[in-house]
Amino acid sequence: MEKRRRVRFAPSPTGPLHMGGVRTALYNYLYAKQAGGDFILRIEDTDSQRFVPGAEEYIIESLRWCGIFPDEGVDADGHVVEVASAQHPHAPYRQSQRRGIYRKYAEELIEKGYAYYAFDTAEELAALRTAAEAEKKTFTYNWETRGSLCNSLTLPADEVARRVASETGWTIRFKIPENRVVAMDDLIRGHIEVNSNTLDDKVLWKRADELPTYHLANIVDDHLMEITEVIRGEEWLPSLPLHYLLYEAFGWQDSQPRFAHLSLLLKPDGKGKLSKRDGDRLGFPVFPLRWVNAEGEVSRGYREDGYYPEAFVNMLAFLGWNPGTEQEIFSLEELVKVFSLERVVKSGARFNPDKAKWFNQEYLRMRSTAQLVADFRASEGDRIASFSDEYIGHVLELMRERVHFPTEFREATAFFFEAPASYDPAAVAKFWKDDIPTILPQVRAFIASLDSFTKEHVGESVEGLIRENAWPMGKVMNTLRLFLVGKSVGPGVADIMAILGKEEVLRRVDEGIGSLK
RNA sequence: GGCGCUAUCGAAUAAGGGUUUAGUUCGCGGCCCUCUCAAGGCUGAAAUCCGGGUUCGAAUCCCGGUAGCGCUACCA
Repeated sequence: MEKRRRVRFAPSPTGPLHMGGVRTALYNYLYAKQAGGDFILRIEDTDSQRFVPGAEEYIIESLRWCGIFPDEGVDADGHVVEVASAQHPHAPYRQSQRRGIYRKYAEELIEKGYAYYAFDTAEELAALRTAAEAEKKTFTYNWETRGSLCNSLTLPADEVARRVASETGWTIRFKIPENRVVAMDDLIRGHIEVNSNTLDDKVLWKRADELPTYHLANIVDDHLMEITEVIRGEEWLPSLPLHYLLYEAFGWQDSQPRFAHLSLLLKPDGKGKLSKRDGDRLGFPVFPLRWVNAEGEVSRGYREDGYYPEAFVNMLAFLGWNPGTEQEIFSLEELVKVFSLERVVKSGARFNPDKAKWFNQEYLRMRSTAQLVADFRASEGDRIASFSDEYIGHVLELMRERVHFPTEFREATAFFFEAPASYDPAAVAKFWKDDIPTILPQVRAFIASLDSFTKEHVGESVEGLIRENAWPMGKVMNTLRLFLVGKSVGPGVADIMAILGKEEVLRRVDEGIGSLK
């Protein structure tokens, strides 16, 4: 029987989750759901220095907003899982709560000769690096240098025992084998080979906070949690040989997960990866949700900017992947059906804010009128409470083609809920001249005489009147719009009049004529 | 500097040796519609990084160069 697929998204709570991180989570989720497998959320908080309060909650809330719910992990089934149970056999899913697990694995590696204790202080290593730099070289802790450094490979056994017993002042480093070609396979990039001599003896156990580094914790947890595919960002590709070597050292090659490294999200312009600064500079969010850091600095979020989560997810899915067909609009459920790692693009994807807006507009168009009305009522509250669903529905239907975000409705539809308090001076200057002041009262009287007030009837009648009298169509219509809306842009005059109703139209026209006289 | 990854219109991408006059979407330009703004319809400009090789034939395979990106921490 085919093994159950299990993937994980393993972010560090060092700040708000970047949209690139959401994409990684999404691809993991899509892969798992398509295979009928499990999507696990694990928190990699082994860096106590960089821990940011609230970041974990932010990650969870972001994924929930996107409709991505883990099967296992700190947020399984919509609630936080703290301890292991039959349903969550691998809990806890926060590495800081798993600290007791890792030490014995590090020691196992030492016993088998795959790792060693290193006693060099941070100052000593820093000095070595500066010295190497002076000679335009880079100091590397590796096969070449470890024999002349302060570690359990060079110190006598009793001295090593004494130092280790002190419980501090040592790290554990992986002993990279000499001159070995590490052959790896990546689901997206294919076969990769690296000579082990270019690798360095990475720290597996940190003295600083008595915790494993990413490399150790990651391999141990992926093994223990029976992860079958590791889908992560490209920044991890350089450490893939180390991870292969670690699986080998533990003797876990047979159950080793397959790897897929995703390319990075790039800036819309210029060079480099997408950062918070680009969003501030170019005016788009790089985070799913609004975030306020400890200094009170605010980062905008897709949610608060008016994006529908479905549109955000759809847009993200297409940044570095495509279905191979011309369909671009996919629900999360549809994405689950068609997603494939083989169609993930190898090169970096430049983020395009315009395309993101387009996706949102498409979802705005697909939304039912009833949903639009409900959303609008929820965001506007008392201001529009006295208007009927039918009225609001007509208003939103008329405006939905003119906006990209539901958040734009408030301003765009304001005149339907309140008569204009002033008129755009430029429009007044442009239209309120020549014969218009004498024509408008006649138009007003004609409107007052209409018995039916449907869009078609009002439109045809008023246009007919203007044509019969050979009045300037544009000027008369725009002046009417000016009185109705307050400015000379907006939907068709007939549409506006039909929704506003005869009484309100006459009131606004009278007000306009009166105030400009 | 070292190691690795990547390279098609402005952007996202399609084309998996011949079906290619390199397609689609966003954006940009024009025209139509029109009372303005949108929307819509039609339409235009716009790309295989460079150089070698393999082959009857290369965007596609190989090599080199270049460029971009990533990594090079007791960060993840």
